Formats: sequence, C-alpha cells, structure tokens
Amino acid sequence: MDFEMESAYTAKKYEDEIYSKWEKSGAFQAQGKKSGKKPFTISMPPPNATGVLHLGHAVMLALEDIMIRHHRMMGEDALWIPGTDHAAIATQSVVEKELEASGIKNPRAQLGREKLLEEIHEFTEKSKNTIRNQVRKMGASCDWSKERYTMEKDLNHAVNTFFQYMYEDGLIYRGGRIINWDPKMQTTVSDDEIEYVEEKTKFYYFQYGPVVIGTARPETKFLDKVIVVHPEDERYKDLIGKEFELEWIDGPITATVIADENIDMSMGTGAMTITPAHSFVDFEMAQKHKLETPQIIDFDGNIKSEVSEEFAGMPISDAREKIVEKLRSKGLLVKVDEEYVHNIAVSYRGKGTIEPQIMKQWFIDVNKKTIEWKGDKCSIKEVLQDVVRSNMIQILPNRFEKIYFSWIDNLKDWCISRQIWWGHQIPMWHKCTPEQYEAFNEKKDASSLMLNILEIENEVSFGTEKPKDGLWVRDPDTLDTWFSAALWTFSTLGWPEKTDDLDFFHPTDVLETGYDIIFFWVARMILASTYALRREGLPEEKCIPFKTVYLHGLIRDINGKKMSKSNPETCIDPLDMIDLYGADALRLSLVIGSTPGNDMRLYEEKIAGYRNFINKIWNSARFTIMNVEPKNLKLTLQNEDIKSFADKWILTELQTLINQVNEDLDKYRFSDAGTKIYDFIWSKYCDWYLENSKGELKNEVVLLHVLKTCLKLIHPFVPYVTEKIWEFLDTEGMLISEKWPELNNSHIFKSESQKMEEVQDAITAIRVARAELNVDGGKKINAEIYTENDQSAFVENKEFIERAARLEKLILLKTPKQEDGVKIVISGKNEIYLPLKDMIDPEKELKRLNKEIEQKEQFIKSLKAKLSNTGFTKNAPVDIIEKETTRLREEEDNLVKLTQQKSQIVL
RNA sequence: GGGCGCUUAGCUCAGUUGGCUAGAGCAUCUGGUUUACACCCAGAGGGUCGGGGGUUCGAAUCCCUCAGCGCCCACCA
Repeated sequence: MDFEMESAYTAKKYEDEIYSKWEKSGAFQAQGKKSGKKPFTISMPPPNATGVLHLGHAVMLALEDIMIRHHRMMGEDALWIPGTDHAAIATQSVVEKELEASGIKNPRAQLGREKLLEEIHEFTEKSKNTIRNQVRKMGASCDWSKERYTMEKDLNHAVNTFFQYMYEDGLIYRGGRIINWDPKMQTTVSDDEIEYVEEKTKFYYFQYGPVVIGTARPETKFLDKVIVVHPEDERYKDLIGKEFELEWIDGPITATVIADENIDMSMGTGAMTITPAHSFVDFEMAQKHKLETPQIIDFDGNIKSEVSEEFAGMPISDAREKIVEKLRSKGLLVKVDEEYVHNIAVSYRGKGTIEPQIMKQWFIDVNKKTIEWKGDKCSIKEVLQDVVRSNMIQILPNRFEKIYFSWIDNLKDWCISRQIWWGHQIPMWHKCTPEQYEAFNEKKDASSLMLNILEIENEVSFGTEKPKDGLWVRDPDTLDTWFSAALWTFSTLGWPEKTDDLDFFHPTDVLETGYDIIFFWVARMILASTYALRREGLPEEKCIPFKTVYLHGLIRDINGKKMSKSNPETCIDPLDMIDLYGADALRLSLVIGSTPGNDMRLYEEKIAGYRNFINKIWNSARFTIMNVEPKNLKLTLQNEDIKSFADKWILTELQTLINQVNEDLDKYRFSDAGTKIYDFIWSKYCDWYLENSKGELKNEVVLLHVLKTCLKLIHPFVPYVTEKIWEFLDTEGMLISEKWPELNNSHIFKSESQKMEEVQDAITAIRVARAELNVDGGKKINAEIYTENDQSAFVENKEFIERAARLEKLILLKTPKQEDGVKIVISGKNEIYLPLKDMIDPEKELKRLNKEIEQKEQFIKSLKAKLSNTGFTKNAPVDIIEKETTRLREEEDNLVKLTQQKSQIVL
C-alpha cells in the first residue's frame, strides 16, 4: 500500500475527501457535560451572510482551528460553534443594489416589506451555503450540528428576551436626539459605523449682521438666528446678549448673540451661528442654551419646503451654489476660501454621506446603574471597565486594553434602531389616532421616519403580538446588527433557555477576531453577556462571554495596502490559493510570521514556500514508510529500542520540542510553535536524522516514533497532509482524534546532549587544526573521527589527529563518502554525521571568547566590589547576599572554563 | 489636538524576563545529487538592529530625544 504515496503531495486530490471523512466520523462534535471532560469553547465570529470568504476569515479560521484541534487532542471537550451573521445594512444594501440593477428602481416602495425580505432571505440562504463550503475548504473542524445564524427563530427569541430585560430595567429608551442619518440608505447609523473622508471644498465668509461668519455649508443656514462667540473674545465681548436686525437669505431676521466657552476663537472669525438640527456640536450647544432645533434638510437630503419657498425640495448639492449666489447679490458674501479641506462623514457600510438629523430613536442607556456587580449597582459602562481591569477578561496583545478603556470612557448611549427591514424587528408597538393609523399603513415602505413625521409618540407597548385594545402599529425599525451579534456566545448555546450546554460551555475560552471590530463587537459582547446572565443571577465569573480575547492583525497586500477586490493584482482570494497550493500551505502562511495585533503582508511566494514544506513532510513520511517493514508499522517505541547516539539525540531534541510547543500554544504564540516544529521536521528530522538513517544505522522504531510525534504536533497547523499520511501508517482511527504527545523523561538523554557538545568542541579543534594546516578554504574536509580503540583506519595527517584527539580521545580518519562533513564515531559503534555548518570559525570563536572573558572579568570585578561593600553586606537580605556569592563563584568557574577554551584555540 | 504601533539582511518578517557569534523564509552566488523530495541537499555573501544620547558588567530589547511611515479616537463653524 505504501507505494500509493506519490513523490509529490497533491493537496487538491485529498483535501475534500479527508474533510468529509472527519465530518462523518463525528470527530468535530463536542460531547457536552456527559463527556466528563474539561470544556474548551470557541464561538466562531460569524461571517456576513453576504459575500465570500476573504483572507481575514482565513486567518480567523486557521488560528481557531489550531486551538480547537490542539485542545481536542489534549483530551478536552472542544466545541467550536460555526455560524453566519445576517449583517443587516450590508446585506440589504447589496440586495437592493442588485434589484435596482435588474430594473426595480425603488425596491422598498415597489416590493413592500414582505416581498423584499423574501428576496433578501433567498440571497442570504445562497450566500450561507457558499460560506459553509468555504469554511470547510479551510479545514475548520467546527461542530456543524450546532451551526447558528443570527436571524434564525431561536436567536430572534433571544434578541426579544434581551430587549425585554433591558426595557423593563429602563435601559432601553426612546429618545429624540441628533443621529447620523444616511439619506442614501434611509437609515441611521451608529457612531462607530462612520468613517471620515477628506474633501476639498469652498469655505464661505458671510456678513451676518455685526459679525462675519464662516461656513462650508451655507445651505443649512436658513433659520440660524443665534450667534455664538467665546465669552472672553475681545472682538465680540460687547455684543453678547444683544439682538440685531439683519438681512439674510430669505429676508430680514432677528438674531441674538450668546457666549459659549466651547468656541474656538482662532477658528474662522471666532464667531459662528448655530444649526442645531444638522450638526452634533450645534445640537449640544442648543440643548445647553435651550434653543429651538428646526429641521432644514429633509430625510431625503433636500431643502425642506417649510423652510424656504424659493429653495423648497432642492437637493442640497444644487442649493448650495444658488444660496451663495443670492447672498452675493445681496452683498453679504465677504470672501471665499477655495482651498478648505475638511472631513466629511460617510457610512461605513453604504458609503453614503451622513447628514446629522434629529429623530426619535431607540437607545441603550450606558450610564444607568442597574446591574448587580460585585456587591454594587453598576452601569453598563462600569461593568465593561471592571471585567477587563480586574483581569476577568484578558486582551491580547495587551496594548488593546488601553484602546478599549479609552473607547469606554467616551461611550455615549448606543442607538440601536435602524430604518431598514432586514434584521430583528423592534418588539415594540405604538398607539395611534385613527388618522395616524391610516396614514401610516398607507405607506408601503414605512420606517420610523413615518413615526417621526406623523409624530406618533403617544403610548408604547412591548411585545411581538399586537396589543388588544386600540389602534397599534408595530415599530417598523429593526435592531442594529451588532445587537444580535452581541448575544452570540450565549444565544448560540441555547439562551434564554437554561440548557446544559450553556452551563457547561459558557463562558467560552477564547474570542479570536480582527482588531478592527473590537468596538463594534467585542465590547458589545461583553456588554450583553454580563448584563443578561448577571440579571439571571449567575455568579460574575460565569457572566463574561470569554476569558481571553486574541486579536489578529489585518492581512495586507505586498505593498502594505488593504486588500480589496478593486485591486485584483495584489488581492489574494483564499480559495484560489487553496486550489493552487492547498489549505495547509495557506494556513501556515497566515499563521507563521504573524503576531497578534500586527498587520501582515501576504504574497503568493510565501504560500508557495509553505507548500514546499508540506511536500517535505509528505516525503519524509514516504521515506520513513519505505524504510520500515510493513509488518513493523505498528511497533511502538520501547526504551530498549533506543540504540545509537543519533537515536538518543533526536529523541532528546523531540522532548525539548514538545515542551516548547506546549508552552507556546499555551501562551498563544502560534507563530513560534509553528516555526519550531517546522525547523525540527526540516532541519533536525529530515536533514539530519534521516540522512544518518541511511545505511546500517536505520532504526525503524525510532524513525516511526519521531515521525508520528511530529505529525501530531503539526496536525493542528496542517491537518490535511498529516491526516493523509496517518492513513499510510497502518494506524487505527484518525489523527484528529489522537492524543497529544506527552513528555517522556526516559527519552531525555542529557549525557548525549552533553556528548553532542563535546563533539562540537572536537569539531572546533578540527576546524582550528584545519585552519592551521591550511586545509582547503573551508569547503571540504576529508575526515572521520573514531575512538581510539578503532585504530585500524587510515590516518591522513598526524598533527591533525593529535589536535582533535586531545578532546575526548577522538581520532580523525579519512572518510570515503561524506566529503562535505565530518563523520564521528563514538565508542566504536554509534556514529553521526555532522554537516560543516556546525563548525566554528576559530577567528570568530577567539574574538567571541576574548569579548566574553573581558565581560566576565568586569562583571566579577563589580560583583566583588559589591560584596566587599560593607553597606551592602550589612543591609541586604541574607538570601540576596547568598545568591550574589553563589553567582560570583559560578562566574569565576565560567571564567576558568573560558580561559581553558581559549588556550585550546590559541595552541 | 489625544493615544497607539512600526522602523532589524536586497525583499517579507521573527526575536518571550536585557545575556550564547542578532535569526528564518524568499532572492543572489558557489558546489552537489544514478535509489524520499529540484517543491531537494551542502555552503557562501549580505546587518553601524532608523539617528543621537543615557542606564548597565552587558542593550535590537529599558529610559530620554529626534526623524520617517502607518493606525485609532476626537474635532473640523
């Protein structure tokens, strides 16, 4: 059967078959409480049910799969819950665009709620299938039987329950505030969903009564009638509190001057008028000074008809120039700054320009103290701070904790309602008058915009069913997509039902995601989980959603730019790479060389490089299997099988490796762990041990043992190739379910490691001798080293031998074959082959020794001085003095050794 | 304006508490390979660890300072 192994590993040929074998076996499924094992849980960050997998997902899947497979092999009940997110705005905008492209101009008005939702639902179902297959392609060993979707029925129930709790506690309220309005998508967006784009625009200066005001947005200024100046501004001090008649856009108005400290005197002219309804700063100022907040721009982005007859209904982009022209003709335009650069807010999702508007929306109060937390009544904000500050949740890398705290410090109430249809509809009802009821139901694409316009603000009632008495309309808005995502860790385990799974698997162990969604999601999950579970009386430590947050960096292209589909030259599609090089190679290229929180550049050559390594693993296995009798494949390593120096050495090194890998994985140092196994397999096992195994020194059992252990160690990183090889090893069961290698003290041969060092020393001597004898420029050395009891071999150079023989009674002889290296035989039997790279340049060595001796001497001197200092010996604690004395003795010994080493070289 | 990160070989990056001669992969060059693998093996060259200063017996690592690049937050009348 072994001959089925081809000389090159073809990932494409095996991966799908292996995946379905795993899946069918049930290996991905956790057992739950009855397993009697320790749980290990990860909730997979649900990809959006819109598009396709990108490299960010691939990193996430690779890292989480490593953790899950590792813990599964460690004998824990590892649960990895997969799922998808309905991605409210993102999805609806994609589908609306598609519908528009197919000729439906205004999908919301034309199709109506029910039909549009059907379209979106259909789209997401297709998309979910794509995602599922792509997750499988990456080799992710998640429990598909527990797959979840943020829009499914159970999760809707969770969302409504959560909403109810918060509403009952008075944490969810409806309030009229200034919000970010996206006229394009016809919805609000939260502060976090906004990004700023630099734009060059004209900045106008107008004469406004006694002052000159500056603005980039004259179209909002129709109804401005309050001038604000800084209370200490000498230029305007006398005007404060006075009223002025002045000529403005649509004729004469009366304006008053007020003072506010928030005015920046150096900005513009130091005087401004305020437009409370369309600017966040102005709104806050208006609230402070109790000013009116008239709406100028309607929700479509046009000048409101009540504001101005002349400009009624005009889009603001057209209105701006016309208004400026009008003011110019009145002689009120003072000057125009053409080079003004400012940031305009656009929606993160829809990319529409944001227009601040005042609207009634649903908010979560982050400051109200309702949560019983560690003996106090705490607000959401306080709990969010406490869980990280008290280390209940650890964020990796650590520096993101600071960023997290500063975000919380500036946190305002969270606006959770969105005027789109795709999402969890707000479970609230509004009582109407008959006129309102009729007007509302007439509108096919009603959103809370209608509630605002019709001023339906009488009575509200919670529930998913219509209240019995009176005329009620369901709030047409949906919840922010992060509202349902916030419940992800516990809603996926069955909450609000009190399930065994929830009890057993929650809190989850690790949340692994990109640092770009720390605020969107990570913070919101902490918010939701602590609030909901604590409210149900769970102890604090059971209420956190996860114990550790591991934030990976973003994947960038070769030029360090963000990868985007718009730049196909540098954009890498994970599926293409899997097709070309295999999932294993892609996984390694994403994990090795990347550190938490730091961005990483990815390019195809790197993936190809790891493909070579995958092939190396394959071929090392192939070689091993070819060199072991088929009947011996089942043999396990017994202590008496360990024979040669090489056996002992490789086994000792293997133990070191297991130890280091355990520590690295435990501390989330995936890159380090991967690198170390890579290095062991390639350099130590293949290039060294296998090379030495050719010929009579072959030890089948050790070969097999090291190979199998390596396969287990690297399996979490490269599951496919290792599982495929496992099939050839005549083993029962699959590698995925194997036990993680244990440390075995009887495989550690300290003396052999020491001997290895001694051999190194011998080689130094040889190198020195060679240099002295002017043996050909360092490239070739014809030598073999034997112990003195094998004197029969040919002696090439007497002096050469003598020098080497000083150390460990080694004698050099000619080698017929290994011309590039040195073959060393110890005790007449055990032989090893050492490549020349392990040799040391005598000049460098001498230089190093001199430097080190000098340092040691200095150090010893300073230590002696310290110890002879009576101040120190009197005052320092006894154990410190003892420690320093011991250290001095050690260092003196070391100095002697170093001096000896030096003398050997010099001679 | 506030905060954070990065700067290490030609390129992409590791470097854990300060401590072996500062590492890896790719690229370059030299040599090798009739039996695991050219997706290979052996070797070589290539570094003032961004500049300057300090602490230390010892600094890529800690402190100060300057410079360049990038990110986040806030503001933008």
